[in-house]
Amino acid sequence: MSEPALRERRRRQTEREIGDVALELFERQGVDATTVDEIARAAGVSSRTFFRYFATKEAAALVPHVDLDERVERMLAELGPGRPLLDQLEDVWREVLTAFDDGRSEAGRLLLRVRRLMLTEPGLRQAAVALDAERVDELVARVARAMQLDDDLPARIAVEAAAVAVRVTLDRWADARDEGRRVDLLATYADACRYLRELGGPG
Amino acid sequence: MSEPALRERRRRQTEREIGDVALELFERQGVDATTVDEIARAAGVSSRTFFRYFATKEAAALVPHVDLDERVERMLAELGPGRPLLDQLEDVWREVLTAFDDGRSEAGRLLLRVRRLMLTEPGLRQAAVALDAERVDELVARVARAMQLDDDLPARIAVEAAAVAVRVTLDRWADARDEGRRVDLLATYADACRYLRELGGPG
DNA sequence: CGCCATCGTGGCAGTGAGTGCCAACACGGC
DNA sequence: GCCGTGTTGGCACTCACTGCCACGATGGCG
Repeated sequence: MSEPALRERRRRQTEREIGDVALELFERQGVDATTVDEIARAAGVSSRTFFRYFATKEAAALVPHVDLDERVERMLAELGPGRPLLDQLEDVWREVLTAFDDGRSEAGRLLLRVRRLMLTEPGLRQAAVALDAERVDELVARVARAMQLDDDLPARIAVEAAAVAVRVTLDRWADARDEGRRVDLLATYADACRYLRELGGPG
Repeated sequence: MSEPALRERRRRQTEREIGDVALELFERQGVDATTVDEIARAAGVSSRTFFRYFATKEAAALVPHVDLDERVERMLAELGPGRPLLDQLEDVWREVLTAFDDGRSEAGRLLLRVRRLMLTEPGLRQAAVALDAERVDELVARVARAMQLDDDLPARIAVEAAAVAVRVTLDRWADARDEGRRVDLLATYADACRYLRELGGPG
């Protein structure tokens, strides 16, 4: 320990600042037309420092997305072997999505901005997909460890399936709001989960 | 018409050549340690020409993967509304995977090399994931058009789910063969599909 | 308060991916 | 033979990203 909270707080603050500025600039002029130097300057740091906070240009705009994932990860602390894995994952996601729905929270508003940007920015979407894949891998490893599975195939399928439901839901959400339509995030998520479970039956 | 077959044939040949060389070099020295200039030179073209064939360095090594996808796409010509979508997708994939299994074909051997490389090369995996996402989007659009769906949510879920099963299967395959173990590609795929359909029940 | 270890930051130089532009050349039709 | 089209290579350029080093701020400690 002896980790001075000041440093940590400043670090988080700088990270937020860079992330906010990046998102703003990406929205205004597009990802390709925005240089790292521009973002860094607007955030009051050097471009060299930018890369100490984010590995890539796109990663800076994904801070709200990381927040979402971390929230889920924290809530998944109590993963029990009692109930089906998919049920537990969906419960957590349902709760988290509730908190992020529409303008209910600042985090939700930020997430919506990112997801809308992703609709027109392939590079950003790719970065988000890569991030998602990492999270899935981590989660699978964690589940396999916690449940002491000798074969992680079913766990991987379940986690990936849950991720698909969430991704599809968020895309719908962003797409609808992009056209001015209003959708119920949770209702859409419920639909996605239902279709997922109905795969065994009809099509 | 009037498309001189010679040009086309040459183009394909050059593409193969670059792809082969790229895969070879990536295997030998790693993706990061290999420059585009190196690949281009080894393939007998300029680096400027390289980028007329492939948008990124990683894309060059994914030629075998594109072959796989194109094969699937061709076989999906006869998509009918009669049977559940997932069933039809799985049928096609089962057939294609059979053709690519182990050393049964040159295409299969190449695919295995790529998938093994992906295990240790994050950049390559990311590129493959991005490619996969594009294919999924195309396929969803095609299905929605063919079946005249007003809501593509169930179709998207089905296509994404099918993609998950394949991806997981290929990863297992590469991972096992990487450790010298031998796995039955089709049996693994059958397992994955089964777990997918059992999501509604247990976990 | 002042000394010292540690860490974050900026500047700088360098690599290499990816792009626009133009001239040279090969093809295929006439 | 000539000409329109498509392909290639070279050049110059931008910019993402990295290693290195010196400087300044922070926080512990006497």
